[in-house]
Amino acid sequence: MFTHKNGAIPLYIQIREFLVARISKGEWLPGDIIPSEMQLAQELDVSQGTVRKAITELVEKNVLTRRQGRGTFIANHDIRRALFHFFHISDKAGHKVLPDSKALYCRRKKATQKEISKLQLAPGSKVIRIERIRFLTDKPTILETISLPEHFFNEFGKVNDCSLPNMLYELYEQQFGITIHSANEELRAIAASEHDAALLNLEAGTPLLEIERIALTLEKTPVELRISRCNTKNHHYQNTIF
Amino acid sequence: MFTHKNGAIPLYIQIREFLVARISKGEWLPGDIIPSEMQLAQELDVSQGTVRKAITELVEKNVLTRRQGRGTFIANHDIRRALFHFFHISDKAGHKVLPDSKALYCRRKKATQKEISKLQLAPGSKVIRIERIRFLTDKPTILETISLPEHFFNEFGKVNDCSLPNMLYELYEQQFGITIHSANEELRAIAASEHDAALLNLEAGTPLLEIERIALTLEKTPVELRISRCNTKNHHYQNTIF
DNA sequence: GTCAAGCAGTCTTATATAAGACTATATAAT
DNA sequence: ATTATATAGTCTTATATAAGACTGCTTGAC
Repeated sequence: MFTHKNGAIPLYIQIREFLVARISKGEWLPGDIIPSEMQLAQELDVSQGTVRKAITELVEKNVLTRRQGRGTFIANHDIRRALFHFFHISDKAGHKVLPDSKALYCRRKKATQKEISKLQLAPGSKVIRIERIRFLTDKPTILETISLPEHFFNEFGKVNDCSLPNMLYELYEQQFGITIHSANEELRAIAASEHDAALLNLEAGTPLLEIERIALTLEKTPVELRISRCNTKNHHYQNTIF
Repeated sequence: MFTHKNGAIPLYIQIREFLVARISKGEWLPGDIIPSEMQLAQELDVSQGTVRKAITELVEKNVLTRRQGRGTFIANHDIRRALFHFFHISDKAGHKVLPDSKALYCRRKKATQKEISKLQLAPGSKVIRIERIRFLTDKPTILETISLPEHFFNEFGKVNDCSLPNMLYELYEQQFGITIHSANEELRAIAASEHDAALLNLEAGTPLLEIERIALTLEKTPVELRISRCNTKNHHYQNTIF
């Protein structure tokens, strides 16, 4: 089934890709245990160490989670991961505070040119567009505009009527089987519009940190465009470069 | 010399730390080759695969570089790495453009309270403080204020008289033996001061992206505080979350 | 209920083989 | 004679396999 000599693609990479394919096909769901290293090794007719090396790389990418003595599991992107991995706003002490959220708007709309290009949509596609405000220690601090391709999130309006959970990525995962694995962010300083200013309780023109995020699945398909405007008077965007 | 049973610290981690110690002691300089896996294995009386695992983790941290058939080398933090790893400003097309720099100011000064706390200095320490302006495609776009602890960069003023190279991290490495391995950044939106505005050719009050970076050595010692204020009209800060 | 043994999983280490890169030497062409 | 071109040898990292150690859960004896 798998061999090394055929084209010089290392065995462990072939196996890693084989696992990725099975995972993104939805064969296992988040939290599920996958077969043991030994079982996979037998099934694929390679040694346990080779399976191990393939799995290790997926663990490093946060696709899988290992628990010694238990097994290997599809990573569960729970609230903790969402907060620490995808939420980069900290207070002055450097602590991340879980924000509260209030949805202001939630409609199915024709995609704008920007949404079409950023989300790689077909012209004329529709998106679900959400606007919400987020509170940090009870103060309105972040405005978010979120765009979701309709074809990925079809029953959104039906299942869910603007009563959104705080952490959307959990919703995507649990309700739609879409797991966010990575994201690209662009940050800029902009001036608050009248609209922004009113909602954030500021003067128009106040500098805001704008974060434009495109969230991607394991296979790099863009599934969410999120534009956040953030009052950075008492908070900041924290990034660590390794 | 190294054993596994003594306290359950895996062999490969002991060896990794042993290598880190030798590296940060300055036993090898950037670009130098280190002994082969086989030699190290013999010297430390473990197997080649164990040395390999230790080295692998340092390669992943960009401390070492492997070249098949050649050997393993102390990572050379050349201009390319500095640009792609530590410079996050891109143009609208998402391309990183190498900036030009002009130093405006370069003096030895008493450290401010902020410098003392961010750089973990003793009270009353001195810093070398540099201010410079950076041009992206010939337009003044970024203002930087850089603070360096005097005790790490002693002969700075002497060797170098405000005629700074564009990429400072190369200078730190080559002239002072200080290699930047990681950094913490805090980003905020601020309003341009009169001073900023004049230099960047803007109106005072224009929103600027402020980046406050603390650069660290391999051993997490802070060695540079750099505050950048960036006009994000035609550029943005790019971050990828994996 | 408690505790010990067993089992099923990952984790660590060791060994063998493959593949890439340089060097020295031999050989062929000019 | 000189230069270019193979070629073999050796040193390096890269990959694959196997064996034993460790860990956490379960099950059954008491």
